[in-house]
Amino acid sequence: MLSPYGMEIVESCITCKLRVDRIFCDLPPAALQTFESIKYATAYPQGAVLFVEGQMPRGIFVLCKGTVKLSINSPSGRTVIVKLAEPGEVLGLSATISGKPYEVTAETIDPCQVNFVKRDDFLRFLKDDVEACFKVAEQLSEKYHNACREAGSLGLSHSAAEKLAKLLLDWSSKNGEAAKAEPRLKLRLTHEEIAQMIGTSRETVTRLFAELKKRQILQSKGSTLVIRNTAALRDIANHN
Amino acid sequence: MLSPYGMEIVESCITCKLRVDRIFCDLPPAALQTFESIKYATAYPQGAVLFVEGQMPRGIFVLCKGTVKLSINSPSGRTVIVKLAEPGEVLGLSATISGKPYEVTAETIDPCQVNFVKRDDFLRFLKDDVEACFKVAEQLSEKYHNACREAGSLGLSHSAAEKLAKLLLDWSSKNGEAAKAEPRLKLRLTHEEIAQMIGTSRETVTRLFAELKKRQILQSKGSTLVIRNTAALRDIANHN
DNA sequence: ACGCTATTGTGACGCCCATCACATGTTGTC
DNA sequence: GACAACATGTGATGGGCGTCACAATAGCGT
Repeated sequence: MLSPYGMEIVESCITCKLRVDRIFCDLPPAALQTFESIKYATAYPQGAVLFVEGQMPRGIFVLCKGTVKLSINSPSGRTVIVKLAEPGEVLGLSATISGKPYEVTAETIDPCQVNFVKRDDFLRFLKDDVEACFKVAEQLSEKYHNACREAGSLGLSHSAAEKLAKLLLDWSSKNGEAAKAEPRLKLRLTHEEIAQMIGTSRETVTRLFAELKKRQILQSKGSTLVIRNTAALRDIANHN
Repeated sequence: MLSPYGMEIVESCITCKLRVDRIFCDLPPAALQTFESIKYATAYPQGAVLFVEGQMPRGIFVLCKGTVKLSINSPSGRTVIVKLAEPGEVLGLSATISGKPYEVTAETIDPCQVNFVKRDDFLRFLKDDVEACFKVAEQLSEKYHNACREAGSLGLSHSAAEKLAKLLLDWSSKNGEAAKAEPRLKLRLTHEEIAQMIGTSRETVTRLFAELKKRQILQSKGSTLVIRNTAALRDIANHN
C-alpha cells in the first residue's frame, strides 16, 4: 500500500510494535478492533502541517512514524517550539477532548505516518470504553507533566547557555544513547529552530555551539554531535 | 463544623454552588454520592503546603475555597510560579493518575477549603465510572491548554514589560471585572512573587509598576490596582 | 507606640544577548 | 557545474535588565 508520497503505510494497530511500550495502544482486543475501524491511516511528507493553532479540533492524530514539531506562533512572526513529538504520541488530544481550538501548530519535520480519528468517532469511542478513557487521562497527564518540566527548565534557567546544555542533555537521554561515555546525537533541527526551542536568537545558538566546541565539550561530524564531556555540560546546565 | 484553624467547613459536594460551572463536580447523583464517601474535607490556613514537587502522589486535592500557588523550585533557590489555582480546580491530578511524582509544589496563599481523595480510592472511582473518567480527561485538557498558553506568552514575549502587561490583563479578565472601562483588581502577590510568575527580578517589577503609574496607565490604592488605560496596557502586551 | 521584619523604592554598574550587517559554507535543483 | 535558497559563522553595537547596595515604608506582634 502506497500513499500519494510514495511512503509505505505500515501495519495495523493490532500488529504495531509500539503497542507494548506506548500508552494508548495497548488496549484490550475488542477496543483495539473498534479503534482500527474508526482510524484513517495517512502518510505525510516532510513539512506537512497536521493542524494549526486556533483551528477548531477536527480530531486526534496518533503519530506512528516520524517526528512532528509542535509550535506556538505570535502574529508578529515570533515562534516558540514547544516540543518534538515522537512515535506513539497522540497529537491534538487535549483540544479534541475539550472542544477548544488546537493550542499549537503541528508540522512534520520528516516523512510521517499518522492515524487520524475524527472527533465525533473518538469521543464516542471513549464514552464506550472506560479503559480507553483512562488511557487518555494517562496520556494527558504525561503531556501536562512534560509541559511543566519544560516550563520549569525554560523559566528557571536564565542564561541561554544553560538552556542549550539542558536541551542537549535531554536529547541525548532520549536517543537511547543515554548514559554512554560519549553520547552521540543527530541534529535534526537548524540553529534557528533550536533557538526557538530555548527562547533565544539564532546567532546566539551558533556562538554557543562554537564555544562548546572550542572548550572540547562538543564535537561535530556533519550533522552528528558527540558530547565529549558530559560532566562539563551538566555543570553548565545546572548553573541555576 | 469547625476545623482546627477555626475555619468553617462548608457544605457537601452535593449542595456545592461550584457544581454548575465547574468541571468534575457535575456528576450524576450516584457518582457524586460515591465521591462524597471517599473524600476528606479539610481546611488549611494561609501558607500551608498541600504537596511538594518530587513527592510521590498521595491523591488529589479539590480546591473548594481559597487560592493555591503552584510553583516549581530549583535546588539553588530559584522559583517559578506556574499558576494560581482557583476554587473548582483539581490539584495533583496528573501526578495521581500517572503515578509519577508531583511536578509542582502547592501552597495556599489564603485560608483554603479542600477535598482530599486518596489515590487508590480515586483510581477505583474512575475505573467504575466512564463519566467521571471523561471529566478527568477534560480537566487535564484544560490544564494542558493553560500550560501551553502560559508557556507561549512566557516564551514569545521577550521584554518584561510585555509579560507584566499580559499578566495584569489576564488577571483583570478573570476577576469578573472583565470589560469595564477601568477594571480593578486586588494584588494578592508581592512584587517578588509577580517577578517569579513572569520570570524576571523583583526590582524590575517595582520599576515597571512605577513607570506604568507615571504614564497614568495604572493607579494604586493600597493593594488595589486600577487599570486606567486598558488600551495602552494592551499595546504594551501585544508588542510581540 | 515601639521595634522587627517584610516589602517596596531607587541609583549605579556591567554583562548578556538581540539585532543588524555581511561573509562563508551547504543543499538542492535544473 | 552553476545558481538559488538556505544554513552557518562572526564582528560591532547598544539596550534591557539582573545584581548589588541601601533607603524608605508598611505591617505586625507585644
